[in-house]
Amino acid sequence: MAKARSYKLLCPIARALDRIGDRWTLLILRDLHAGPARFSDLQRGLTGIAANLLTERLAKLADDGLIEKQDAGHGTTVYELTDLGRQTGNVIFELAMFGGQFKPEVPTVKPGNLRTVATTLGAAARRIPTDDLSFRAELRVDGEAIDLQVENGTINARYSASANPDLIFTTGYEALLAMSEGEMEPNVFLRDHADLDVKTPGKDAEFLMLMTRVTDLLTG
Amino acid sequence: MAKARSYKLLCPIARALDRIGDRWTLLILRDLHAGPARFSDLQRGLTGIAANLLTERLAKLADDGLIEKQDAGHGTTVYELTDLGRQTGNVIFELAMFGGQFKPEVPTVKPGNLRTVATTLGAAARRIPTDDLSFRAELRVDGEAIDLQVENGTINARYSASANPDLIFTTGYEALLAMSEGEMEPNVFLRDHADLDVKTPGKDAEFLMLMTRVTDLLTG
DNA sequence: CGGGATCCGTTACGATACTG
DNA sequence: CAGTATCGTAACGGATCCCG
Repeated sequence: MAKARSYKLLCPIARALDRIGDRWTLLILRDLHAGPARFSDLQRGLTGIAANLLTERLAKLADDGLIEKQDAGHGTTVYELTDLGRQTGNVIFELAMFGGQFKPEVPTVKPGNLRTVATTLGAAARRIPTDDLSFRAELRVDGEAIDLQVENGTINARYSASANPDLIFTTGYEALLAMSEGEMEPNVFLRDHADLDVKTPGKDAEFLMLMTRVTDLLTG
Repeated sequence: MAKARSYKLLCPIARALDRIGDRWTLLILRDLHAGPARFSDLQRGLTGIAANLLTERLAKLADDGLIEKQDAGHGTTVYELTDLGRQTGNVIFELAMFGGQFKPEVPTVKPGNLRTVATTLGAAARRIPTDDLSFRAELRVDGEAIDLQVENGTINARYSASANPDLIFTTGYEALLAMSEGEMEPNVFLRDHADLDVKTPGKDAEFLMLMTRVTDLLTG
């Protein structure tokens, strides 16, 4: 472990940045909040991070106890958040809230996978009272699946297919982003850019209730 | 303006980090949340940032509309947050919450000024219902003054002396930090490391009420 | 193919010195 | 006080290679 650059300041903010302030680190955590991921999953989601940097960041995160390397069988290893690492969820959510108000710059590239959607959605939903909601939905965004479980006020949003979802919601990333950032009216989004396949009657109302509250939260 | 390194990712988190993710940038904002500051104020608070880096960061922050250069008269200029820049308060607060749980590393240096205290205190207090509180306090931490105004549920915490405070609370930074991070019991802190000079009878109860709630929030 | 390690040119950082 | 200018060093980014 190379001795990392550190602020060495007696201040909690500096101590946080010493752990998660390096370039790429928060984006790695962003993807890991969507569930365990392999090295190459992360590399794809981060579009262009150098392999040695990803190695280095993962080593430091593991050293600081924010993530753990797990043997996933079949000779593959995955990285996943520890309890400590999961506590970065609020920081990441506030970053998403802050960043959502800026227009994308001209030459922008879509992430190599949509783990970020699961992270942002999960973090936002956790800020909303959901005791009255209970469902399991599969979101399909540009063909990628996100498993959203809502039960007893707890939220689980992971980058994976759902087992027996109550409904399947299909949409596209750019439209979803535009809506969540206030650039597109929710009713336009739902009418022109989304499809809802209800498996358990009635659950669509609960799902739309949550999405409405999340949208209100994200767009202020 | 040198073209900055950017993630160029279509993701709100990446867009946020493109603006506030560079090294030192969040610490500069941290200090500015305590009120306008001169170049040398910032340089002192950041203990050892190179002058050219500070110049560069301030230029980028101004370019992105997070801060503004203001003429403060007497030939001095100050930097202060814009409305947009003030929206970084939640990010910084969550960083403080996350970082507060780690023990300081061995060779740690105290910041050159205690603007960070005003920022963290203000951000924490804003997360607490304070409609029932109304007072103005001057905190003196290691001889540096912080002006804390609480009124109608709004909080104003600035790095400056108070005009006509209802009370003056005197303490030391290390003890305050230890208490706010759960390392020292609040009653021990108040008995051995703090002094309360009440100017307006009764306001001390309101002040202690707020401090108790803030401490509960910070220590979980 | 997944999970890195190694090498190397480029960029950013950090310390010091200097200027209006 | 408020920055520039310079320069050695460390970090980053892209490519290539290695190993199971």
